[in-house]
Amino acid sequence: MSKDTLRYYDRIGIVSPSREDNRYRRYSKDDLIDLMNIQIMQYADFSLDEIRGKFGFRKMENIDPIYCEEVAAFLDAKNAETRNKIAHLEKVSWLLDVAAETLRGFNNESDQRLAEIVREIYKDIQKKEPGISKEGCGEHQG
Amino acid sequence: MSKDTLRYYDRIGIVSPSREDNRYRRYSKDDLIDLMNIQIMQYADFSLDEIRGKFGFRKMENIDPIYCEEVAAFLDAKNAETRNKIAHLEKVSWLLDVAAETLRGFNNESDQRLAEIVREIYKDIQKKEPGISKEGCGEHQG
DNA sequence: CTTGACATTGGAGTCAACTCTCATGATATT
DNA sequence: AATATCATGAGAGTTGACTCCAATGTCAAG
Repeated sequence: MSKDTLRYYDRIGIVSPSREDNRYRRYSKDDLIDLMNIQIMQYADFSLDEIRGKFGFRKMENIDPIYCEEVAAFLDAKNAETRNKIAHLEKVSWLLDVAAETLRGFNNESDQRLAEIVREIYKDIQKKEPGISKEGCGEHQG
Repeated sequence: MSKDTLRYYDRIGIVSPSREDNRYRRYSKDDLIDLMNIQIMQYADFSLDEIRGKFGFRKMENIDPIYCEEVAAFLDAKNAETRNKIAHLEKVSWLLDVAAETLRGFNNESDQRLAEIVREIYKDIQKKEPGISKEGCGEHQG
């Protein structure tokens, strides 16, 4: 993580290390654990807002079963979302496969299949128009 | 698509319809086909830049086999990328599953598995950001 | 002729998660 | 002491794909 990122996290109150006498930041072991957890959460496509809002990972030691269930439900919701994205991307992969095939050797069969996929995808697109959900597809960095 | 989107596409030169005498935009059938193709491409996670750069879908009628192969190779690359994303998301789904399970009933077994997944994901993160030790932490192309 | 509903333009704002700049202050090395 | 390398905060810039705005132009209906 870059120093700019660390300063940014401090500024927005995600990881706020203690300061030495000279006001330099000093990251404790717990801070480092927080930072590692943040990396994992980001890998799992949580936004910094979600991370800040829903999780006090260090505080996980006081195991309040009600809070645990709340978080677990949140993870379940994220998981459902994740599976939707996977389904979406599998369609994309299928589309790209057939599109490339169609481009290479022109045979009617792949042409047909391409048209079919496009129709199917169009249905998906229409479905999504009412509820504006963003299609980030989980690139975390890079 | 909203009118703002259409104006935006016109401005950045992605779909530039002809104008009537009063300067109102008039979208031809071909323009509409372009717009539909753009929706498909966006579904497939192409950026507007890629769409503008690599594709002249209307021009697909003159079938230059060399150009076709070039585009097909591009699609293949995108497909590889897509499959990587799927693999990534499948790990995420796995993580979320076990994390929720661990949160719900505390048994050592799921606890162990969670730790294992986290280790595995950490390896992934390291792989993708190979400059974590001292310098050049800020390098990131995208 | 007025009213209202469209269209036009350039330009500014939005979002997330950084990333960079700048002037200044602290520490380390020679 | 001089120099080089760090740290600091405030604030502006970046990216992509829109989205909103004000001022103005065009057109059909009453």
